[in-house]
Amino acid sequence: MELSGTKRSKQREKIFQVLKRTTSHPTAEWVYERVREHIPRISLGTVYRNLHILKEQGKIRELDFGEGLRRYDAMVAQHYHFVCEQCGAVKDLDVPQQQDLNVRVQPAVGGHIRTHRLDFYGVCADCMAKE
Amino acid sequence: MELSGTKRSKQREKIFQVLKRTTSHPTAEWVYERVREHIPRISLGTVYRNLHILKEQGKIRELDFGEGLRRYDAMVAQHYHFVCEQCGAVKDLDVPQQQDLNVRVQPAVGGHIRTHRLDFYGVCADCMAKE
DNA sequence: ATACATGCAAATCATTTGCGCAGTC
DNA sequence: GACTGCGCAAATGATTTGCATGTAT
Repeated sequence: MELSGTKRSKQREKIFQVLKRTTSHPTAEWVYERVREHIPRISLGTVYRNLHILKEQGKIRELDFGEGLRRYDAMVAQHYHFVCEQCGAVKDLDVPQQQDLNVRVQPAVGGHIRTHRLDFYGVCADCMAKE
Repeated sequence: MELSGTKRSKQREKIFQVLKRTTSHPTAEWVYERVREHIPRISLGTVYRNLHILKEQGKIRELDFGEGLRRYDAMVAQHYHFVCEQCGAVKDLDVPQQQDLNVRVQPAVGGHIRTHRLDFYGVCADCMAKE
């Protein structure tokens, strides 16, 4: 099922496929390089355009860890992230959603809380092993 | 007490002062406009340079909510944020730190968790009232 | 006197966009 | 055929940087 006003294209499909097959939370540039192996004439602009469309369709998620660039994630289910401050790796956390946080914080906000975002920062196991 | 290798400048002091006197999590541009009222010839580059220095000194915090620009906050103590998805306002939350989260998530990471970041998204009280 | 900081302008970097042609429905 | 998507290149917007000069210590 496509959104009305949206046609399929092999570029968009490949981009989505690349994203689904990695757990590395890649940047647009990384996706571009990967897709280029299959569609050599694809442009970076097309990658950006399609990442935007896929996001609007709710098929992927856009992440921003304040590094000055965006990362993309085909894992759409709500989950938390761990960011290694040493190597920059981003890992999905298999930790249950703390929905009670929304409830607990509600009184301090006054408005309506729809969702929350929770990221952990530290040093990953690999980097700790290297020391 | 200044960091070694750092001299004082009225530009940096004013920038810090402006930041301390607001709770609006402003952008560099906003700080620039504000400081310009007192130091008309200051340049945006100087604002960026000093925001970076102040951040390094731990006197301010840099925030990124994925809007494609950065915000700054002179409130350095760890606290959570609420972002209104309607008007873009960012509010500090007076909610106790959930340090147990780090402990609870630790096993899922393997490495070391130093800190976490928790942002809530929804509609603020003001925007709800407007409807 | 010796750094460090500034203003200015040019450079950078990620991302977006206008355009004429191509692909999908 | 009408509309959406593409590749390309140019534009944008936030942030950074090189340089000659000014200022603090």
